[in-house]
Amino acid sequence: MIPDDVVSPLPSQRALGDLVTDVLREMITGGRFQPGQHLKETELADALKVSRGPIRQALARLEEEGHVELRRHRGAFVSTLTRTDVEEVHTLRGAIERLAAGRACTRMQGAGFAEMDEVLEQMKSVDTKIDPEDAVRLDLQFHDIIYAYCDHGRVQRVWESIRGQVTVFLRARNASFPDFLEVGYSEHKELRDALALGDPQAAQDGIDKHIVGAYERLKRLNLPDR
Amino acid sequence: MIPDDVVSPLPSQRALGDLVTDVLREMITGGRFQPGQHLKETELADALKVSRGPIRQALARLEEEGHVELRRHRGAFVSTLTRTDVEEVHTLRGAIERLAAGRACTRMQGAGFAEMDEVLEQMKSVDTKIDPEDAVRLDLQFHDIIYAYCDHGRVQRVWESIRGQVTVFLRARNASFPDFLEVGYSEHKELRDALALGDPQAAQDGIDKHIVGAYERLKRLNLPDR
DNA sequence: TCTCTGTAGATTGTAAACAGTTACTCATTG
DNA sequence: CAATGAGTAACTGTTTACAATCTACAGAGA
Repeated sequence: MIPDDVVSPLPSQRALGDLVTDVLREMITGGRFQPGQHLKETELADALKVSRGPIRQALARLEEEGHVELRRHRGAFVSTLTRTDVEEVHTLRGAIERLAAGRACTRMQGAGFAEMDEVLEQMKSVDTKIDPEDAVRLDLQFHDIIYAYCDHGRVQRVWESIRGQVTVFLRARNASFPDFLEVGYSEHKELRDALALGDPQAAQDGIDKHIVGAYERLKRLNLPDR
Repeated sequence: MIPDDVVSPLPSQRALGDLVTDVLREMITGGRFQPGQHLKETELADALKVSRGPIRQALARLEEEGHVELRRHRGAFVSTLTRTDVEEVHTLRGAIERLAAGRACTRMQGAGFAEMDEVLEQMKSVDTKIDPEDAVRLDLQFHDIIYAYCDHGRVQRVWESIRGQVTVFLRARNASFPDFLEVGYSEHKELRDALALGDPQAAQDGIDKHIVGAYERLKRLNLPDR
């Protein structure tokens, strides 16, 4: 048996459509495309040097994630961020993360909390020297741990389907309200301590409080209604 | 301006892939395929008289709904129903239906409750002359109303993604425990009354109770662990 | 018995072509 | 001047065919 450490991890061999999905998602969430922009299959295929097949697969998935809108015989249009989207994403996230936390708090054991503490440690340092992109990354990383340990494939998938939009929201928030960086650490530390009680009810209450707080800040963003 | 009531609703022109998705889902949930059966793209394409394109689109969607498992370079296999699936579907359903009910109870107004009462009336009659398939249909119809009135596109989509599996579970339950038919009406009536209070908290409690009850019955099914 | 190798079968990815639709332009009509 | 309608261009939806890649299985060899 050859240990995992020495095998070449290169031939990842994911489906081409999955790679295209990731690339396009990053381009959209990273602001490389304008909201409302018309993405044409042939253009994308030419640009990414693949055929239309994987492109269509990627666009279908991005539509499920809410990043593009697919209009029949018209093509894909980059979604515009609305107040309704923020509300939907956050209420849905609250619902599933509540479930995830209730399960995770009894499954994380030592390993999970160690991972969390590592992230928290980095958050503390971000609080001093501010890099918005790092803050977004750490925030997501913290919550990824909860979903990873909740041991629930379907919840994990729902999270993955809204994770990209959550990223967009966090970035937008950082751009408008840089003051949040100061509360990043303390709020997550509080949530971690709630989880550490190992009581599902306490974990769920912790999530409710955490998500509501995040939503309240986001609501102050100036967004179109729909 | 012509009112919506008189325009012909026909030319909807759904994409072929969507139609194929519905056909295959019905064939799987209806038991036309054996669990674990290998579904080959070319066979399906020949059988349904369409090309592989729409077939692939459909299989990708059915995988998200948990009806088939896609193994790279191996193809699609009909999912086997496990105890884990039952647990995941029901806990996820509980989480999102809780949210849906909290929103729906203040939005259903008269129209929504009228729809519910119509379904409840039919449930009452089913309780006397028993037809399992009708019971499944009415049960889903009742909950569809909650999701329709919660006015939340993303929750609606998550529901649609597990609705098929819930259907499978309900059918399996009916086959094993025909006695449930007696509680169908009363449990849903109770839930309806909780929603009618117009208080989100009461609605959520009603859902918790309802889903837990449904799950407890399902757990008695004899299923493989994974 | 175990390992290796080869082959057949299946899927994935690519490419090209056609059909169907949509939106747009612009002349025509009232 | 607004509304209508034909005509057109562009794009997507679908089909077909082919090349590349991978998996599983069976059989040869140690």
